[in-house]
Amino acid sequence: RSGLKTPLKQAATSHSVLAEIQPGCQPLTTPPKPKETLPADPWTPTSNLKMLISAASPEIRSREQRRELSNNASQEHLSGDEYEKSQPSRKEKSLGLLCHKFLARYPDYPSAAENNYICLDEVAEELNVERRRIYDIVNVLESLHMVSRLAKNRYAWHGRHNLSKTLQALKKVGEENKYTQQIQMIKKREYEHEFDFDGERNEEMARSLGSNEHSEMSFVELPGMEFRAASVNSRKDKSLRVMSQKFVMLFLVSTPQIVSLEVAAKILIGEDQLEDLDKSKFKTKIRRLYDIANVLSSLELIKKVHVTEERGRKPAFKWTGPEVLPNIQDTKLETTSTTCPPPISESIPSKEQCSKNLFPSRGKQNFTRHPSLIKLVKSIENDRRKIQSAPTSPVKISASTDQNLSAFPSKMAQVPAIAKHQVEGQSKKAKEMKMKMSKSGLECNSSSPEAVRKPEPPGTAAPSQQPALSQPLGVCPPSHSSLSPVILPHTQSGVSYAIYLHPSQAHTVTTYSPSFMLQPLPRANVTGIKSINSQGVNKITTEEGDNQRATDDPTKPLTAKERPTVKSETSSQRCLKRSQALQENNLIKRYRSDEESFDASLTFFPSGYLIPLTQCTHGNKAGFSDEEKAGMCSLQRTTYSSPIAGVLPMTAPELKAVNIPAFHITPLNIMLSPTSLAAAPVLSNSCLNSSNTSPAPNPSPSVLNFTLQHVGLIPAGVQVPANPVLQHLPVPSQPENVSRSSENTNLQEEKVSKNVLQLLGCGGRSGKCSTPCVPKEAQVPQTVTENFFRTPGGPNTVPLLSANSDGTNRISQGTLYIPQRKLEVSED
DNA sequence: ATCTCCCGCCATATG
DNA sequence: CATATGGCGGGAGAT
Repeated sequence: RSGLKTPLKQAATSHSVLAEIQPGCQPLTTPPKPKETLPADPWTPTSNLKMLISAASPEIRSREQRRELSNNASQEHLSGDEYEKSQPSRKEKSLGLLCHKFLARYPDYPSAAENNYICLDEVAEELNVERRRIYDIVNVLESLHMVSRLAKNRYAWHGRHNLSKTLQALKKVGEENKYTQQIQMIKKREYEHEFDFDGERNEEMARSLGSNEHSEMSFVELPGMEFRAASVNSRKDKSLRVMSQKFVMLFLVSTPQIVSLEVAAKILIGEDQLEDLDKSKFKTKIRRLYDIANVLSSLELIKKVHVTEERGRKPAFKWTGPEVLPNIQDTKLETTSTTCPPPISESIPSKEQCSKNLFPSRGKQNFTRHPSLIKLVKSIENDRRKIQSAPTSPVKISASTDQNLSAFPSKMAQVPAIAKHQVEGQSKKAKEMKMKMSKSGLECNSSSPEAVRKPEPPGTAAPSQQPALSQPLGVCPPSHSSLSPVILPHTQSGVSYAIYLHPSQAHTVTTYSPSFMLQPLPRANVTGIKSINSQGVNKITTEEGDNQRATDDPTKPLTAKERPTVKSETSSQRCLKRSQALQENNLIKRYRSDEESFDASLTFFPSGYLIPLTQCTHGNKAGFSDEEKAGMCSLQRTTYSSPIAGVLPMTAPELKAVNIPAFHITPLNIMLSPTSLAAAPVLSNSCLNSSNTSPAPNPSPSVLNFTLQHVGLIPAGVQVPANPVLQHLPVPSQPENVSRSSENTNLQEEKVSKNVLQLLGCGGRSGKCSTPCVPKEAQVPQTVTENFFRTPGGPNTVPLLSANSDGTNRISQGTLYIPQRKLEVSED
């Protein structure tokens, strides 16, 4: 871009702004249209409320407005005004405000009858803004299916009728894309940087980012509203729209539904092109996110908050929209129908759907596509485009589609056909297989994250059958899936794994790691994994850092670093017992995907020993059932402790009961010592395959694997054999509270902090687990705990198992740490 | 200085 | 070809 811009602008509209809120929205234009029509209320009480609310948060705004008004008045008096042309301060021109005005024109729930058409020209004129701005708003609304384009300058207003479905769909897709894990990874990465051990972390980062395999999905459509005008379709997926959807997904899959811009930007960037951490790109992404956030804020779906971490305070947004239901129906639907959409879920236009279905390509069931392919394609496209010339226009493929498991058809439009096909094919196959298998019984797969998930009965044929889990990636061969008979929700699962670090390194590590992540370590020495609880945020008593020793939990103070060697074993051991079952589980999987090409992924996965941590979450708040706890290990803290983890072998019903809402894995670092390799128990390749022949005596392993895989800790294909040796200890972590938030009424600040645990020691101790996740609605505080395991045998060290890219496995010993971190969320 | 994010150039898509 | 869309990033207002 050469500098072309001319700074002209200026006064122009001068005051229009005034109109703003109160005056009703559309003062200016002559032909006032009756638009608002009935239900709507341009200025009805509702709208006022909206305004108020919105205004409230940004008090500033309102204040300013007032000021403005007065100013204006004065201005007028003054008559001159040239002074300030710019009365309308920048704020008044904000997209958020504009969006409010826009929204005020239409009813939230328009009746079918009405003609809710939107004419961009008119709107722009009435609101007195450039068209460009209207596009910004409309594009976001489109992403939520609140409007749909009819034709050239025309859009249809749907209001919030489709909102819940859309959110469900988005949540699902988000889960499929493992956004939760991606978030964790990013956070972890950040964390690492902080104290990082020297080096070249950048590269690593880049890699890791890039490696996300997840693909990127294109615009998510709802069944009913696919495309209206032929013309409309074409540009369907482009960034703002898609970005908006992804952004929303992040909220929907995050446990504390708070997403920082930084994280969001990284994820969104990462998806597209690998790396390119480019700063400018990042900045641009942030800009766009602000635009989107402003619109979403106007819709009252999110609100701005700040998260304070060690590093400082960062802008973030908190979801304030409706809680998205897991939607059972959906799940069912998925498995079942392919043809026409089930009557149920769709309230909307079935007709269209059907029609669509008519030519269901059948193909992709989900959005799965091979991520790598997609990425490649995209990046290529981008490059091309950027470079100059001809933009290739991607072909869109029509087909596909629909049949997705999920009720809504999604299509990936942009990907070049070829890629798409390939992808589809791959994924499809895989999926089909899975599906078939899964059909038998698991419904668990999809979405329902929270309480709902059901595991498969372990005993059953499970092994192979995994439902298509969320893993959308075509990549994973079914086989791997088989591993986990149990279904884990990727989304929030709470299992934790621990990784041990080598003592030496431990120091460094202390701090906290946000959710789990893997570090790709260049060096192999130690390994550590840690898991933390799912919620992203926890509050911890401890303080930051590094020194904390006792900080941890009340229950058990661990000194972490310091004493790696010892530690209370007792408890741990107990745990072990229970955990024994678990032990079996550890598996590592190797990634096998087609994609090997992506080493990155490989690189990612560091090898490590994985230990399942406990996790338990209770549906209800923090509390776990005592019973469980009791049963498990008695840890000190009752509350959090129930380590189910070891216990994983729960049956489906149990799971449900338990609620494993959140699983998080937080691996810390893993380092392996080469030497250790020998010792390692080996994983045989055989494992890779559907290793679990056994019916899953213990689900736990499978669960573990599954989880790990999903999380990305381990490559698919690799399993971790249960190691008898291992023990894990539940360590209690501190509970934290999450916000319970009341949203509207008062703002509260929520703080969350995480604590870190440090563990070392040998004997087994383990952590605890915990975190119940609570649905927002519940408003219960949540607690999180962290766990870690130790091996019994060695004093500080634990054997690690790792799979390397080469496929070798190694084991090393190390100690585990759990860092703590603290987070606060404050509202403005 | 940093956080927000408006503005509008200009590449693209659509008709 | 004229427009309609909308990516993008400079740079300025708000803090």
